[in-house]
Amino acid sequence: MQLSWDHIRTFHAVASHGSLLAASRHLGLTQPTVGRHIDLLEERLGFTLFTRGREGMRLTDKGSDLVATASEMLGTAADFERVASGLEERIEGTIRISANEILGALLLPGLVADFMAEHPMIEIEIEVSNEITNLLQRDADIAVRMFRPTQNDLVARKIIDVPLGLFAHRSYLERHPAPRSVDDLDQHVLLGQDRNPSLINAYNALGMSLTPNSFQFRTDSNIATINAIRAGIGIGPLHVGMAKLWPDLVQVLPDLPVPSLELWLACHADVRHNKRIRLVMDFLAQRMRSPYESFLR
Amino acid sequence: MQLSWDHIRTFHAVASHGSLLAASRHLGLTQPTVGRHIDLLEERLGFTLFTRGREGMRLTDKGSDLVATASEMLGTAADFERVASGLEERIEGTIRISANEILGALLLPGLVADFMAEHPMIEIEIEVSNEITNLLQRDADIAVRMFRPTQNDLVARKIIDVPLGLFAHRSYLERHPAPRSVDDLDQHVLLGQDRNPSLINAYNALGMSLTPNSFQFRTDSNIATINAIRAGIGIGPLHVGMAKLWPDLVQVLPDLPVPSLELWLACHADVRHNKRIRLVMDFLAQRMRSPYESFLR
DNA sequence: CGATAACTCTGCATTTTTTTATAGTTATTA
DNA sequence: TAATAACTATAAAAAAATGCAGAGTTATCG
Repeated sequence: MQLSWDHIRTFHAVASHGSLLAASRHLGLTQPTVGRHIDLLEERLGFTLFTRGREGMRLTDKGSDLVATASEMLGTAADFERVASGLEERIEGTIRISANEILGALLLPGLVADFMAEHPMIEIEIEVSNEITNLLQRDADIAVRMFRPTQNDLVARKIIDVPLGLFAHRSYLERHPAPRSVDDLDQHVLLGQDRNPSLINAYNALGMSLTPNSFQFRTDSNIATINAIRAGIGIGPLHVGMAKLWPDLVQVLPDLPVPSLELWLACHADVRHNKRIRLVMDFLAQRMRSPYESFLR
Repeated sequence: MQLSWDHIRTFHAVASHGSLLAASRHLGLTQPTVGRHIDLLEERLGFTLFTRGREGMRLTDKGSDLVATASEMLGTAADFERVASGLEERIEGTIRISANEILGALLLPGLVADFMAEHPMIEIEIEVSNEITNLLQRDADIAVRMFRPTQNDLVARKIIDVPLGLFAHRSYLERHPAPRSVDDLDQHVLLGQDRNPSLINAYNALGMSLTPNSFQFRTDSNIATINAIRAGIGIGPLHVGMAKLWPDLVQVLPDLPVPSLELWLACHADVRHNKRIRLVMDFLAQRMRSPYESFLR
């Protein structure tokens, strides 16, 4: 009997997740099923793919030799699904949007609510992640990104520039006199990032020389940063438009030339003619030109 | 629910065979199963892949757009199976050999019989076909060919040169005096090919100018040609070694510089370390150095 | 040391898929 | 025009894959 292509998919999932359980969650199957797929595959291939350790499944040498081609197969399968999705014309169905924490958790729910009222047949999934999700692998249909997408085969539209500024809560500034120049900043409590170096790089580009230890409060969560600012912990970066939502926030050094972020929407070229995706993209593109407007109503 | 990769394989089979029934035979499934695979795939994709005509399944436009990527997937799946097969070390199992009509139908059965006596755990399949089978798609594990294999990724060994000559049955030559030079040949009944132009090209390279109509008896079957010679119909080409099997056959114009054929064995590079394949290749390589010896015992 | 968490494995009930068998359609051929 | 061949479609029986629930193992953490 031929070996099942679906078992190859399972093999790849187990190899890349490192355990039957993790793979099963990813595949939407149960762990025994995944285990049996591997058993069957091994039986048909005639050799062992994994050693069943207690800390999961470890690839054998022969297993490792197969991962590369399995992974290629994953790629061509994704191609197939994308092309198929591009040919689809149904209005009903699901669209999966990937966005970073701020946009995905704060902004998109409101926009999506309006969209769903207009188009009740379309279901929306939002994947909130600061990782760059892979449109090629169809982890999402549409990506909202704060930088120009560079992957090949992507169709990207720039929506607007999002101006950034440094903000602090009024109560913080009552305790600490507002800085008058960049040089004053090192007298202040700066809200910083934990692992992600992008903010430090941005500060340093303004003429400061910071290290992670320069920050008294560190988090990689953008939402935690926002709430830290609102709680009066210190000074941190914020979208200027978003800061208007909270009248108690005051922009610090408003003339500082902080670089803007670009707001981009992207989808894969193969799916750009899919009606649902088009509809959602157009809606988002229009509404995101004034991203925080809906909160002000 | 995700769509099944196996359904994509079925889709490809139906698209390339043109009917559920033909595809089912090729896949080793039944026709209702194949039909249901297509139904499910269409349902999940949300559009129609085939129009069910009475003369089979005709691809819709959207279906056609998917054939290319499905076919790519077939390719990567074949890669996977080949790599896996190359990692295999079992002695038991099946080996599939592709060969042309003469070698596959006349010569190989005898050789294979000897091999199987030595290695009872290995099963042998012989695919007799004058088409060039695709080792890349794993239609066969080993190919025996009469010309240098050129496909990429193939490992080929040249076994010997097989000298060719023109032969006729004694009874034919009693009725028609043997030709003394190439020029005499057009007075004779030549056994020719029907569609395949290679023989005509070879004759013309010797200085003759023939067209398909120059032959009174035409067939693309090599075995039919042999039997036509043995039946005394006329003059035709034959492996010199094979002609010795039938003492009533006489070589005509023995000094004619007929080009030799080369005898090659090939397998895919991925699979060259597979023990079974190695075993069979080595055996064939050794025994084919004197290809017709076994018939003379 | 005990509790917990993250695994894999096994047996059984259930669901899904496949096969078997049959009917029905259309084109071809004698 | 009847017989045949090559299809697809459908329904019930058989087989296979799946999920569920629980057992057993090992590492980690307080």
